[in-house]
Amino acid sequence: MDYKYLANLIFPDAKPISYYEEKYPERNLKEGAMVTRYAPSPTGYMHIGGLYQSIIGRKLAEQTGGVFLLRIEDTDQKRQIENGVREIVESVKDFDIKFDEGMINETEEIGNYGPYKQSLRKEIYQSYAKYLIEQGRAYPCFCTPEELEEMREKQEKAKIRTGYYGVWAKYRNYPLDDVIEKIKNGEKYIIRFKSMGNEEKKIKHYDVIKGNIDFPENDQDIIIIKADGLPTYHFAHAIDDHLMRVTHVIRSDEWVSSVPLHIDLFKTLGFKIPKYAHTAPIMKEEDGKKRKISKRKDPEAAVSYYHKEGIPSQAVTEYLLNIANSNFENWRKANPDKNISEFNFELNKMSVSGAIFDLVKLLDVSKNVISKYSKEKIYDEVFLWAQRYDEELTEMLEDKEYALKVFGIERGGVKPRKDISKWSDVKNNIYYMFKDKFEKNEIYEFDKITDKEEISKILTLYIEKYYNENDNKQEWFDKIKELSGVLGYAKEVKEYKLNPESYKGHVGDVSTVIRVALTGRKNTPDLYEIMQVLGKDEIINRINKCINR
RNA sequence: GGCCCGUUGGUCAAGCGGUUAAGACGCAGCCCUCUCAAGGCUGAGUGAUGGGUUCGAUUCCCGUACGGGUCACCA
Repeated sequence: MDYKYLANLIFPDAKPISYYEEKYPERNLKEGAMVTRYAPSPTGYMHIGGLYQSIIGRKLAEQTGGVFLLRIEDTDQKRQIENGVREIVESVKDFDIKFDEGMINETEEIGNYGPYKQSLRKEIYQSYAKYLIEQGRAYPCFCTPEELEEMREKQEKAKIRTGYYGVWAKYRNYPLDDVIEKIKNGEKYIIRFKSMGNEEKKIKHYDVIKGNIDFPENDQDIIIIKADGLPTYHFAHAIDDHLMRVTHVIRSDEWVSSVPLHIDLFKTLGFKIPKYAHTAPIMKEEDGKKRKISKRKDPEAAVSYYHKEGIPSQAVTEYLLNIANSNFENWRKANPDKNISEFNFELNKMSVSGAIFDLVKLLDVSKNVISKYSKEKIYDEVFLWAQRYDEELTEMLEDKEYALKVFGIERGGVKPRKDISKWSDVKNNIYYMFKDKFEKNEIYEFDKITDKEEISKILTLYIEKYYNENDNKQEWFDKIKELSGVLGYAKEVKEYKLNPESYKGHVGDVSTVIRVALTGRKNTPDLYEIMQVLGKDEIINRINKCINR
């Protein structure tokens, strides 16, 4: 009776590992090419942290001529949700992130290093587990969860390190014959890794983001194959990232503390250790304290939140990129029209500690992103958004030709308007440009000039003597000045400021009256452009409505 | 509690032994031949703390405090 016998008893059908080593050869990529991956569990809707990871992984693979793959980590059967893979695939697609390999929907995949879904790789893990058993570096453990719990309590009471290691590892050196006997008797067991590490010794590790970290060596005999035959995260990570020939493991920094274990595993299996990059999580501030942004408490943790709000994916991506590499902001400023793909992302420029998610800043990024869009693009995006979230807005946009005119106000030139930061702002911004919506309006937000007679006088005179739909902007404005002068208002604001006593007000006050009459509001984009879009009939209509109100 | 990691303005942060300690968002003020969004200018607001090392420390070392992560047949 030897290890080989035991290995065969446990995994009689497992292929030798050489089969897999040959099946998944080293990738033939150019020097420096990075193979990265996004490896989520399909347990719910996509999290902003996942998006963050995928943006980074995608960028790095892209700029080095490498490969970015999507691997589904579904080894925990209990936590699965229905359509979990689809949720991930589609969320990521919304952000324009493409995978070179991996799952493309619930059941299909692309690439030669699959399967890319862990539950489908069961026999691969078992082959490697068998190999470790043969080598005497893994063994079955018959402890029940209750037994383990008891052990932990004992350790805690005695104030010693908890876990399954050294003398506490009950089945580590259990007589082989007895082990075989137990198995033959049908006793339940799991497979544990036999660590040769020494907790007293330190290992030096270099993390691409965190820098040098020293840890004690791993000496825990962790579970590698669970009772259901599937691997634990740690084991799957070692096998998959090796076989998929991943060069850079980019993952959230909650994993740093498992690095010694992972190194132990890689070394024992004879695998080359990948580079690790542990990213700081995105945080949220609450009661003056930082905490990780959470799916349960924070709506903005869900990627879908940004779609509902109508924040363009590009804006979210740029904001996240900015958290990841803060020099992105300067790059964007210097290269306003370049595609993100031209930005050179660097892992080692990432911050070591987590940044608080700043929605206000995101909105500012978004505002700038949107300001660069053409009116056609804005129309398309807003329409798409409205169809999903706002019925009234959808109706307003039905006359595309008119809507394009509205979106064209102060847009397309060198100094585009920056008043939209999310699509959900749009309706309110353009509401008064639509005849039937405006007509429902009863409120005029007059400012300095509020006297009804004075208002009527200004409007009447304007419409009768000064308004001409064929005027260009300069002529149009000169006439308002003239009108102001005639009625006792200063033609220039500066002049008014010098001698406020000599005037009733200034041009600004007069044009505000016209603005309010035409839009109901005292703050709007350029009045001249608005009037161009509204057209003569509607202008006269609205002015009369205001006079006769 | 053990083990790891971190701490520059309200937020994101640059610099990495000698700087008037960048920049962005936010905030306040002013300017810009109509308001607003912008844009321009100006301003307020910063290296947790105590010790070292050094001619000099935000930058290097140690302690303290505070914050974060992790200690599952979850990932």
